[in-house]
Amino acid sequence: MIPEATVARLPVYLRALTALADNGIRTCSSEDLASAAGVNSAKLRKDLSYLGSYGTRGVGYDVDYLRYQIAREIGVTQDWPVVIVGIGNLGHALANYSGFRSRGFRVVALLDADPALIGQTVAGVEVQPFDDLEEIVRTHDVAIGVIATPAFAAQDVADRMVAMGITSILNFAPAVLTVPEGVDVRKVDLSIELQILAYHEQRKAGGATQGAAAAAAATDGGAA
Amino acid sequence: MIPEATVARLPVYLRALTALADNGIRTCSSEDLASAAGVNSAKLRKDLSYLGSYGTRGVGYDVDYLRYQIAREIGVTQDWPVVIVGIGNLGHALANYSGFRSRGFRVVALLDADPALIGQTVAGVEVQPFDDLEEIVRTHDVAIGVIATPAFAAQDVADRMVAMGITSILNFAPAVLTVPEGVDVRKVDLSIELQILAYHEQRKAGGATQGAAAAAAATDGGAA
DNA sequence: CCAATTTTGTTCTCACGTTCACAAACTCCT
DNA sequence: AGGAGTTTGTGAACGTGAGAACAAAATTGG
Repeated sequence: MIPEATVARLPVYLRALTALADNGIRTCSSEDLASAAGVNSAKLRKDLSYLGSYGTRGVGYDVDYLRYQIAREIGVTQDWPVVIVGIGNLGHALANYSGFRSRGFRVVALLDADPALIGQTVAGVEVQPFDDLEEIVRTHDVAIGVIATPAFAAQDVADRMVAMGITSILNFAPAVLTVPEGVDVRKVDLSIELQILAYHEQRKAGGATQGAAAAAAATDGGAA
Repeated sequence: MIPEATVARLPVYLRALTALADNGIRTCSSEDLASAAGVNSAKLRKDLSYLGSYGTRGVGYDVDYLRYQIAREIGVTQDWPVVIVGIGNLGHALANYSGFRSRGFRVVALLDADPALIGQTVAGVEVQPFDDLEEIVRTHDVAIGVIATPAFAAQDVADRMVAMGITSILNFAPAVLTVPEGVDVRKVDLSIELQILAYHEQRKAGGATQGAAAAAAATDGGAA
């Protein structure tokens, strides 16, 4: 119903509205909110129009009211239990990330296959063996899983998650996951993001085949 | 020239080709590569066609040759020096991430504003004060900066980076950055990704307003 | 050497997303 | 009360991206 591109922006609007509310602002125009969210106002208004008519013409939007409506639409008015698998450097960082809890997500378990990690406490949660996944998913009715393992383990973890009933996966491992129909996967890939930047950087730097290093090397003349 | 959507997929193809090469495969069809990369073959062929005609009809693609061509197009045949600012949990994880170095990115400096962190060694690199940014950017000719600070510091860091000549920024802070024309920013936002999953999860769970928690609460009847 | 087969590269069509532009609706001031 | 000024919500135009379908070019077997 709501276009995917719009869904991806709603959390941005939500965050911008929270920032406005923290500054004591109670009403804002689409122009205000758009600039806080880093989009143009036409797109913002169109996005919001998919949710309903929550603004007032000639006035703007009530910050708290709109914030609640977006939160409800996204589904972050309730708490979502989340399991993190793979407690390496990244898993540690994710477990400690305060942005999860403050936005309706509760880390109910940290799992790892490495026996050396089991029993350690990270961000106030004890690391459990991966085999506890089934019990945890059943007990807490977990629908969302986070994969922060090395690439070689990611597909196995995903398969087990799906078998246990998890239907949404956030994947940080640099691997392509195959999952059945009905399971959503979102991928966050750090090195891919850098590579995209590198591509544009290379084009800025001078067109041909030169990166920063090559550009420096080019100063010693063309004919070697 | 090359569509943005295609640019975003080239690193995926590159990784899939590397995986094929590691398995000793020297030639592959568009079908093979597409399934390894998780896209359909028509899209893959169209993407590759923007780079040139590097395949052979009736045969397929030479894995090593295509890999080199994509790497050259992206610009990862050379090393890109990278600065990471903000050495908290996430900064630690990024500094230790092996996927950077193996893909043409070299972390030349770790910076933080917290005096308590200065001098510590993370992933073999000493943490330096943020004020060293200018010298580092000049010395190493850094074009790409990574921001892993808290949200409130992100815009300041970005401004300083831009002033020092950095033209590509990868931002992990949950904040909207404003930068001048000509500077590229890519955003990675963990909680937004989860919120997008939550939206779809909510729709799967039963349509109306119920998340996992609400679904459980709903069992105690509608009229309170 | 020629026909059959395979697989790429490309064209065409359709769907999606973005932006512009404007009518509808509300407030404020006289 | 009524007009001037704001600001939303939306219809229409435009641009980009995805997918199907097919022609061109290579290999293979006789």
